Amino acid sequence: MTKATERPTRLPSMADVAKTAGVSAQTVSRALRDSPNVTPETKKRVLAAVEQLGYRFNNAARVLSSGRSHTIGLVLLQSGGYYSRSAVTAGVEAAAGEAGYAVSIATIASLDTGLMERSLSKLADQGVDGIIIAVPLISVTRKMEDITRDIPTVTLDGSRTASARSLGIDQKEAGRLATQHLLDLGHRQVWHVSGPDEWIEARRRREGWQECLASAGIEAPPPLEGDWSPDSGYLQGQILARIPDVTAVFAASDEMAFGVIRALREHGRKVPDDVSIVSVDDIALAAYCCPPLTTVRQDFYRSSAAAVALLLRGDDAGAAEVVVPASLTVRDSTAPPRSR
Amino acid sequence: MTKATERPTRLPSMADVAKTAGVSAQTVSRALRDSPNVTPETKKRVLAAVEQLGYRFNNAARVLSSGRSHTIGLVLLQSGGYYSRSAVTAGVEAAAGEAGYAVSIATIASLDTGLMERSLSKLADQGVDGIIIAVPLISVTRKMEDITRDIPTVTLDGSRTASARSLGIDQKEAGRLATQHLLDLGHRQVWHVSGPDEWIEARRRREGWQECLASAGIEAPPPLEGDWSPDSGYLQGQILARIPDVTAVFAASDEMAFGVIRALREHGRKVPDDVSIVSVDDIALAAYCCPPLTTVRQDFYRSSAAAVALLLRGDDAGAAEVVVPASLTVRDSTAPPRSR
DNA sequence: TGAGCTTATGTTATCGATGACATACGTAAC
DNA sequence: GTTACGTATGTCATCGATAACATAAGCTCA
Repeated sequence: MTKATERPTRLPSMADVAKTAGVSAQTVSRALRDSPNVTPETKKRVLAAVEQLGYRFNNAARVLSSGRSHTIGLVLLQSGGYYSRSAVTAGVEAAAGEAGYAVSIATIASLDTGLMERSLSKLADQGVDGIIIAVPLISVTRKMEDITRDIPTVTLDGSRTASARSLGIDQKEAGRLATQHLLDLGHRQVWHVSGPDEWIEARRRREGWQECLASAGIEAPPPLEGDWSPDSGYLQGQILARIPDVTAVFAASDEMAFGVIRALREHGRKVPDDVSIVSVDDIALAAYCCPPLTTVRQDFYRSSAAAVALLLRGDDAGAAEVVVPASLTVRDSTAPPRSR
Repeated sequence: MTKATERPTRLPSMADVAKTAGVSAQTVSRALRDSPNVTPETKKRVLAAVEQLGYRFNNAARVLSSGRSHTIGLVLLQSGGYYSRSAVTAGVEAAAGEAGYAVSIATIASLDTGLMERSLSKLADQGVDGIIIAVPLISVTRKMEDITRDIPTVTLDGSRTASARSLGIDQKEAGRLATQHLLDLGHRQVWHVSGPDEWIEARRRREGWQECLASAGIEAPPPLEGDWSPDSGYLQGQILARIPDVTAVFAASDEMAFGVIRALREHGRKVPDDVSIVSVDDIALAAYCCPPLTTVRQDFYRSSAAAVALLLRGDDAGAAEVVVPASLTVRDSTAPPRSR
């Protein structure tokens, strides 16, 4: 058992394969990359030699000479809903793998500009061919611009830089869908527990909520800000529970909704009898909340895969913005307001 | 905006920096790696040149010449609890980053030997210096042995190969803790909703449960098998709800516990009044279940970080097995059995 | 003062695959 | 029967950093 820090013993190289197969190294290279002009017979001999020697190509050498690493970097936030993080990782990895790309991740501990710069540098140093940023960029520094100019980048939550393209789920629509559902049920006012203001997603959902209320001629109440966690939902729920005329709440994430519901119940307000609640995400547990959550589903897996496609396709459409729709799943946490 | 698939334009190399700083490339290399014998003055000049040219070292070249990629591969399962996946990713990435290593992930869609082989190959091709396998190895093929012999490997859930070391949370202890807690409350029998049998973690938890019951002189009832999802918990809960003398259930994951509880409630069995339930994980939502879950906490983040340390430290202790303890968090889903 | 050592820096070969170009052979066309 | 071209393969330089070795100072101590 060797340790990961010591230099490995020498493995067979392409030259070794070439010698065994009785051809030149270049022919081996061509045969292995399915280059057109290689006799099937030669190719067979090469593959046999590869098999015999247990040859495995050297990625570093390939990268060095070809200039492409076939790796894309993914920037994630360590905190924040673990559901989305997990789905995004899976989606990116699947789509990238499909296209023959590997994924290298860089997690940042908090939404800090310095940390963000450092993880982008780290990915750039690794020589990734492209970057997917799945966290909001609070502010885009010169260094960040430099990197995203050199390396194709797609942002996954609506952040914008001069050179990155961006793609995301239509969060404003998500906010609108949730709010409209409550209004349709007959509620006259909808309160909102939002995500942290640094998150563009949170801002967009809030905008959707505001606009929806506005177009119904309702003045939006002040939003209550959480941090995506159930604990923060619980905290804000304790405030909402004390406001008698709250009959409908739009929570920006399922996890916060769990917290809000607990707080309401502890204050004797029943969901959905006294208060209706809609949230966003449709995590696996949403159906097992008490009551099961009405929520706006987000297909992170799909939007992440789409981000990879956008990155690799690389339309020269400049900083195009692509949007993936969201859809409402109605369960039992919403109902018409109690008739007065 | 370039696309990720085309060859990037030439960036400044070490030679360029050397010329600008008026030293040799080797000196630049030494200066950047904090080699001892470099004058502070020279180092300053080099760093200035680096800054001026916007130099960024070429990872591929470094890997090619040094033989080490400073990257570790992480194998994850796409399905399965997203909580653990997320925590493991974060833990591995943080610990690896700390040590100057990058993390490349390989997700497999299902527990299939072929897929497993392919993702190990993929990581090996990428030239990772070490591998962390966070999914159970159903069966270890020759090819898998070959790779784990060449590349230092740590398994994170108790799977064993001839050459990999392994590390994990003490799952048997987790099962025992959960079961003992229920017995201590006065329950005379504890039922079990287990994870899928292919998962070693699931097996260990079940063993802990069985042994705990056995040492209390109780014969274990047949375990009910779920797949970690809340839906599967719900399904098994519907069975448990129909068995009148069930008063205590040990669910192998929080998510399944959510499902079990819903099923029980739908059949009029109250938790914890009629049935107590303990599970494992302590996810963020555990405290917001109805009722809040008593659960065995697993510190995936910590154990993952420990796995990285083990990998990089590389004791020659052969296939050592290291274990991280689990701990019980008591909330409201457990109570003494209703006196009869 | 000069042998012997240490410290800072330069030189050269090397890692392994690949792109660009060169060559050898065959075949079709005039 | 020669020109022209296509196909299969080989040769060589190259990517950029580093290890190993070489050299040039500076310093110590007999």
